[in-house]
Amino acid sequence: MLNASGPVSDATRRRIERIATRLRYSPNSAARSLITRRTHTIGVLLPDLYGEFFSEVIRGIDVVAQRNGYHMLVSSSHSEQQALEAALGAMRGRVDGLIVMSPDLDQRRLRSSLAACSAVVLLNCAANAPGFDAIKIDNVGGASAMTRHLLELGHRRIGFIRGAAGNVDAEERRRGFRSALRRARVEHDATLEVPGDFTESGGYRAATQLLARSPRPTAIFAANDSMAIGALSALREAGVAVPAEMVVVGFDDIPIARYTSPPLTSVRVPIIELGERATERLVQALASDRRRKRSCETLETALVVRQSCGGSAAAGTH
Amino acid sequence: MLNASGPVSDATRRRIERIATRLRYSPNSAARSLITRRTHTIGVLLPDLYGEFFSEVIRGIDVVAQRNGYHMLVSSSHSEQQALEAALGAMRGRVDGLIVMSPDLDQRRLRSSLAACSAVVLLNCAANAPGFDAIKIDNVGGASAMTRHLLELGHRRIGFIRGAAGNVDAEERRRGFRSALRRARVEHDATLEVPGDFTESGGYRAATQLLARSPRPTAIFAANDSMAIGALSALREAGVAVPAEMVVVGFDDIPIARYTSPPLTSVRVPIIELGERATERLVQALASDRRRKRSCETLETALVVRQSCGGSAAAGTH
DNA sequence: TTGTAGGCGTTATCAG
DNA sequence: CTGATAACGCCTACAA
Repeated sequence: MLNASGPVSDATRRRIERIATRLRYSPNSAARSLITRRTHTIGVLLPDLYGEFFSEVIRGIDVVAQRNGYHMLVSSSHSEQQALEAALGAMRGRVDGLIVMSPDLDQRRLRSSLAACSAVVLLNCAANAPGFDAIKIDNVGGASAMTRHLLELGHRRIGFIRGAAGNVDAEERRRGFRSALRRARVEHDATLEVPGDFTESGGYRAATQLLARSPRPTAIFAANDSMAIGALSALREAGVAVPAEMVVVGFDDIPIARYTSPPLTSVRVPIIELGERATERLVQALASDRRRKRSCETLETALVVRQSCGGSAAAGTH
Repeated sequence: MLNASGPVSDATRRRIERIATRLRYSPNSAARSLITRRTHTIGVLLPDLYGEFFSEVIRGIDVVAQRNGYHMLVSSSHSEQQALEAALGAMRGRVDGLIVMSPDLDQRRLRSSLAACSAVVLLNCAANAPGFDAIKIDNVGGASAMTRHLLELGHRRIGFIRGAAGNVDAEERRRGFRSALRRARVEHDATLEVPGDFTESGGYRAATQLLARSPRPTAIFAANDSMAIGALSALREAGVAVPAEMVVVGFDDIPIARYTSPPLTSVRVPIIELGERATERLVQALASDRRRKRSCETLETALVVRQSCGGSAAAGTH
């Protein structure tokens, strides 16, 4: 009976509260959630936990969750459906709602896995269909803008390091890249597209492959910053000057991007905001017990021109 | 009655389980933990969530927790005692045990905050006193080894970028640095020690300060890799070649360290193992209901020589 | 304003 | 081995 309800005299309340703190009393959350059917906990399901991207997302979630009195139950390594469903099952009953980031699952699998869940916010997922709240980032727009920037700088042979196979973000970024080339009527050399996996080592390997092409590309566009950093490292070892001899750009604008040598031109993604918005939406959904209509929100991306692309060409504003 | 206890015929069990999954039945964890007094959840309290270091720690915890059937309740931003206690209170009853990383609190505060908690594993904390299980890393040894390496490469004017004020790791690393200088009978110029905060921007600012010194230091030792990366960036902007004109080294050996330009010489800290060991210890403590004796474990560090220090001098093995 | 009964979903215990 | 029942700690509601 330590909630604010019930008309209690101010003095008694104060007295009770004092005694409570003295006795180190705190209500048993299990008993409480047994009857209220609320755990005040948000489940966070991530495909992975490696790299600055995910930690920034978590940071965003943590801030808003704490502000709203929610706890954060985190679980990762769910790029496969089986793992996701296992985690989903394990969280059932322990959380009031879920934030699911599962860019590796296709829409059908995702929907079947999430069928039983009530309050869910999808982060960068394939299932943008109605029925789920979702937040995504404008991958296509960002990748197009970056590609246009490279084209305006005069590059025609652009190497592209793809993201993980089957990953939605990877797919959309590639689409943005290709569509910008097409629209500029630049012939697309398919051999300049090499596979990657969103890690530094993957970017390193991919860049090494691109260096072996003849003629070499004059620019490398990596589908995320981690791979761009790996690519920078490969070029450095190969003695290829950036941006003088070859240009390198990335995607995400993770915090270290501005500290690489040279500082990395990238597509800014509001990573923290991604986590924050997802949490706000979820908390809001949890507060209004009526079924609201679900919607998909897309966060804008923006070109961030630094030195690794060689030119700060006014192009950025186009 | 869906636990393994009680002798039930194999066939019936199978039948029940089939029906259970068909009905999407899953036991209510709140009710269960109300009676068993177990939540199967581990609380993780971190001072912050920024940077690769913490995300790697979480990754280690997540892996072992999942393997042992535990969930992970994460909460960050607890560098101050008040915040820590608030989080501690909020987690009471929701977790079976805690992993607390609180390098910014002194031993007294920490002990008073944690007095009520039963199962706790301390990570890089000041309280190495008996009464708590603890895991730390050999900061002093690592910083000494790095300093000796620089000395053997001939450096006498070594700039040191300190970690956050009041932080245990920061303090120990500085101690290792100083003791190595002292033992080598190298006069320590106190003005070459500049404050930092473990962030890239802090390292950038600190390096800028060091560049203004006259005569300049010939080497910069940053108390962590993030600051070393910031320093590399500052030197690059100032047109100072690394390692030719000035040497830069860090501490932690975070994953990107090998991908900086030039690759960063650092002190390898088994970050993931830190999280893993902490979780193993906690799970073990939770399993044995008897009070075992608490102990403090120290993980070894190792010098990792890359190009940012100029020489791979056999010194590394001393 | 204060006190008391009932029930949340599970496990544990104890007769049958 | 099976089946009924108490108990976990809290909240809600209703009675005093």
